[in-house]
Amino acid sequence: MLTKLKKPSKTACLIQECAIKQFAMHGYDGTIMDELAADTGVNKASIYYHFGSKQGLYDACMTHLFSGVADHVIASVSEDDSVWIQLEKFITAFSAEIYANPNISISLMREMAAGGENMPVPARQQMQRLLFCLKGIIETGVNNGMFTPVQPLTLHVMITGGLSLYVNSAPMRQSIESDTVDLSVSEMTKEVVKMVQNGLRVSE
Amino acid sequence: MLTKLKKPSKTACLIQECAIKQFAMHGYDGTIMDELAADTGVNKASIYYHFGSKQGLYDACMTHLFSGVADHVIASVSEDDSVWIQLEKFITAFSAEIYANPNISISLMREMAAGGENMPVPARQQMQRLLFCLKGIIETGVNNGMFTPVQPLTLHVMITGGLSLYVNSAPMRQSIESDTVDLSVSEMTKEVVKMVQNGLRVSE
Amino acid sequence: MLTKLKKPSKTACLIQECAIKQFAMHGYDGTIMDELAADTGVNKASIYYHFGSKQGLYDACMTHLFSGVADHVIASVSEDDSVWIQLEKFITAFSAEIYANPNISISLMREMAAGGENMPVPARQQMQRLLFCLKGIIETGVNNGMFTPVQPLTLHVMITGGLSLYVNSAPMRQSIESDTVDLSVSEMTKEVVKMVQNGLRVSE
Amino acid sequence: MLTKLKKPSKTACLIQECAIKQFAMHGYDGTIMDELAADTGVNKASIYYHFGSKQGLYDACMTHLFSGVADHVIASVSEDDSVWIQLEKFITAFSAEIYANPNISISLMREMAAGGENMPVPARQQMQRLLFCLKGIIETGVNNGMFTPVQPLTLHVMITGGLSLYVNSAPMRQSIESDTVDLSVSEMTKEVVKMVQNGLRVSE
DNA sequence: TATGAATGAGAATTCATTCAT
DNA sequence: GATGAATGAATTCTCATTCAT
Repeated sequence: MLTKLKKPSKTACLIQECAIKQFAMHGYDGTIMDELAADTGVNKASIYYHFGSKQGLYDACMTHLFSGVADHVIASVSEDDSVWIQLEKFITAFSAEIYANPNISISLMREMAAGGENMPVPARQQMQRLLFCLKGIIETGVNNGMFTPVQPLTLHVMITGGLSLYVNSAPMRQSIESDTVDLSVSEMTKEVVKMVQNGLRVSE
Repeated sequence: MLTKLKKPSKTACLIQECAIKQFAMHGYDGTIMDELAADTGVNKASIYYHFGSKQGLYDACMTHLFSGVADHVIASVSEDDSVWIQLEKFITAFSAEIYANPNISISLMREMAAGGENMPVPARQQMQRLLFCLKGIIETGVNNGMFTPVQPLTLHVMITGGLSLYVNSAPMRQSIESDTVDLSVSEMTKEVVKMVQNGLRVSE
Repeated sequence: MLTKLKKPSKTACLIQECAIKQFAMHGYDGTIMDELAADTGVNKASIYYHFGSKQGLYDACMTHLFSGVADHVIASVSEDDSVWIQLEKFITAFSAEIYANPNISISLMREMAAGGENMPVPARQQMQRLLFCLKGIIETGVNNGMFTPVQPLTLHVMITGGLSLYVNSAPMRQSIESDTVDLSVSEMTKEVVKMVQNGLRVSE
Repeated sequence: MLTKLKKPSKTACLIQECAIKQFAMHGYDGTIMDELAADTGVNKASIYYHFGSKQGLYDACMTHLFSGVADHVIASVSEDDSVWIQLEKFITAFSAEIYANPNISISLMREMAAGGENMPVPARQQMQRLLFCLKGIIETGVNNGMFTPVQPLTLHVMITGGLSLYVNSAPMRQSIESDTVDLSVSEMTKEVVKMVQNGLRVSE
């Protein structure tokens, strides 16, 4: 019944890997255990053996997904850097994460759209870690007089959501407007960095 | 079998209205026809009589939803205004739309997350209209030397997606951080307007 | 509720005509009132107005179909002819009927397969008229010493069923064995006549 | 999703057995999966687990049914016998099959009436085997100068269809004419054998 | 007569979950 | 740990029939 917290077996890893893709592709309701089993190449009952239930599997997937992002982004932000650099690194690291694994941004957006309907608490806590990191940067910058005061939440949503949107909307945009050349992710990231830094500049 | 294109009957309207809510709340897969029928107060077979299938109903809902937004936003942008004002009106009108009807932003984000998996072509075309409107504003501004050149798509995604995210993430944010006062939508809108205008300012 | 026995209106005729085809093509259970209405080009409720129910419509169709056959076959058999000729005319006339309107043989076979599950009494009576006609021929022939005694039923089933089978099985046979040239119906009829007459010959 | 081709499990056999009866009794459209499940005593979902769909189940049933007939009839025809005996054995064996299992003849007639609308290809191939067997007998007989040339198809349809008709039409005939004594199947078979042999006799 | 709009009672199919082996 | 075989509870969709106009 409970999600195992022990070192996950090879099979469990395989299942989780596939499940992450399926949940990103079809959402929680749209993901079908039979298809997942077939896709993974394991018996359906094995999934239940390892994860207890569909929700248990989803929890494990989301927590795994978001703890990875939080770990990497937070690790990339060094307190020795200036707040401007910290901000840039935060954005760049997050961007790199979702670019390397689009399942993250897709799942993030799904959960945001669903109001976190299926979001497990541990996964939510990982997002919170990210937010606190950004909050720290902002507060330091504001206290130093380098940033104009701004809601950390506003920025957080604009950065994580905005970049996620950009990555996810690529297929849709291409089907809407094929003549316009799309920005590369690194260009997009730079634009976001620039925009955020502009927004934080103290106007005098 | 075919979705009616005639003037929709009273019952059809009622069904569509409820369905828009349900689809926004639970997504395509999470919406249950029985519940929808019960919620609407009509017989389940009536839904099929009017819309043919679940997908047919979804198509009608999304098209209705997005054509409303496109109509209102485009109508609010007057060619007599300066490009700065046009931009502000575009953002404000879109913001007003999704604030008045959060189903729009939720559905928009769901579809963006799903890569348009269930998105019907006519609904997609409505989004295209919005994009073209913004594109026109940008191009005019750039040609006048008032805007720094920028990808219309970047802006479009940041505005529509960013605002949608902000509106939709409210419940999630509140569960993460209850001590921080949330921005009102009008404040958020102003911030977005400011940020976008800053981003478009010709530097030096 | 009751099948109208008055002169059928133009619409009623149109419906019946289409229904006969549909019932032959898909059987009673396989025929769908919506499709029939669409096929006929009338409103579904009209069918109910004219025929009361699906079963009522089926009854009307079958009775119409089989009374036509019985009328024509019986009319073609003249008491002035020899029993050999009467037999030939019986077979030829029946053959001509089902060749001109394959719906007859198809419906006949369906009902025989279904054990008359949906067969209305009036339609059954029409088949009885045919049987009595054949019975008369046989009895006369036997009494005259021209026919060897034989069960009328055996012959009846072999003639009506056999010819129906031949006509109906054409598409199936062609998909099984495309290289063999199929007999024309008139040839088939002649073979049946010959076979039946051989079978009735008094052996000495 | 795919019909299993492995050795069928006990449950699968049970389902198939019941389904064969139901399909014969009510036809494809008239057979209801709920009733079948109740009749078999298994869960409805089990039927789908084993056969994928109603059509899949039907395919399996028809193929099983007709391969049995073809096997037995073909096995009964020995090349050592004279063509007259071969012919008699063919007819007698087929007759014995459909007498022992009336579902065969009912299903055969239903499919002939429906023009093979639901008939799966493998089942059709079994009928083809029977036809080829008869064809071989005829050709040998004709080549030996013992049979008058005749279309194998004509005979095939008259024998299989004729006997099926006779067996199936019993209930109908009895309701039409209760006073006439019905032929026993063995008598009917003999009559058919005699008739066919008469028809094939070389007239000089 | 004719028709668009219902609707109740199904009927096919799906799916998360369990269980014996 | 792994798997084939269940199964109950949905869930989508269908269809004969009715009814107000």
